[in-house]
Formats: sequence, structure tokens, C-alpha cells
Amino acid sequence: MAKYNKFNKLDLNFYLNPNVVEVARELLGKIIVKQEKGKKIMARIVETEAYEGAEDAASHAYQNKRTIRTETMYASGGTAYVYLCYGMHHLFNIVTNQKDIPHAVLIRAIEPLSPLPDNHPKQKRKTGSGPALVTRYLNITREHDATSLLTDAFFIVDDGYQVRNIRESPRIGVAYAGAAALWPYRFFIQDHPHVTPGYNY
DNA sequence: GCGCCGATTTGCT
DNA sequence: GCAAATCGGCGCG
Repeated sequence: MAKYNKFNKLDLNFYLNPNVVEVARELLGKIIVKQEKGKKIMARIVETEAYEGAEDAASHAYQNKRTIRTETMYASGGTAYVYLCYGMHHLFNIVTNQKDIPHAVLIRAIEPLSPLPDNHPKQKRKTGSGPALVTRYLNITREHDATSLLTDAFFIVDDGYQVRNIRESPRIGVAYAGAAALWPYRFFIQDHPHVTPGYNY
């Protein structure tokens, strides 16, 4: 008899994968679950980007650079890396690979699976259709930086959803990164309505 | 519908 | 001082 596998939490082994590009692709279709103060919010991942640490000029950890901000990238796989972008937006990344190898996957867009709270700020774009809108919907802030994704409060599950049309492209907003700016490290579900506007091709 | 630009912290020169 | 893994408001015509 087949085991009923409907909400299978991703485990440490998933996050320790040494190939961060593969992890970025595999995260498409997975569900982020966050439970805090009695509220549960779920969202399906529809767009990601891989950041390949020391060898990647687009990464905060290029050439193994260490700062207060990026120290979290050197944690073990399965850790959340949340940082402030442009002085006002929180961006959520998932650290991968083993400790001291600063690989991470940026969650660029999600499809909301829970209702919006009454106090959700009104916005122009679709809910979750950009990296800062992902953290706004899920209430992810720097308080979650360096926290584990293997707890019961904040984790990712595979519900068996099969992603049909995966597309790839260069990453967004990293034109300064020389040759790395052209690497096909961005993955998204083709024609999904919550992918970053203007980049669904 | 598009392009310009401001917001506002972090990190490097 | 300036640019950054961004977003939304404004002016244009």
C-alpha cells in the first residue's frame, strides 16, 4: 500500500545538496509554511534564483567575503538568510550546502495559499510577485535571519505538486556581476500569474 | 504603458 | 559618497 505522503517536510539532506542550482530548480512548486502567533501562512514557490557563493560575482559571499550581514550565508544548509535590500525591503533566501560554503537560493515569487490578513498593506502588484512582496506576505523580517527551516514554526514541504513548465533565465537585478550576470540561475514556472511582472517568458 | 526617481540601510572606497 | 539580489508613485501625451 502506498504511503500517504501529502505534506512531506523537506529535511536536512535536501538542503545539504552541494549543487545549489539544482536546489533552486527543485524548490519550484514546494510550499513554505510559517506559523507564528497562532497564524498560519502557506505559499507555493513559483520563482527562485541560485547564488553560488565564493565563485559567483552576484553573491554577497563572492570570494568568501564575510560581513555582519552575510555571516548567515556560511551557516549549514536549511537556515534562513534574510537581509535588507535598498534600505527598505526584506529578501528571503534559503542557505544550502554544508557549513562554511555560502550557497543560497533567493525566493523571488510565490503564489499565496492563505487569505490575506485585514491589515495587509495595499499594493500595486499581485501578492508575492517579487522578492520583497514574498516577505511582506509571509511576515518574514530580519528577526527570522539565521533561524532554522527544520522547526515546526517555519519550514518547507513537498505536497506532491508536479511542476509542468520550468523555465530558466539570467538573474534579475545583478547586471553589475560581469559574466555571472548571464548565468541561467533563475528558475520560474512558465506563465504563472505570480512570477515577477515583465519576466515571465 | 513606460521611464524616471525617491525611500533608506549596509557595505565598500 | 555611492550603489545595491526593489517597489510604487508620478508625469508623460
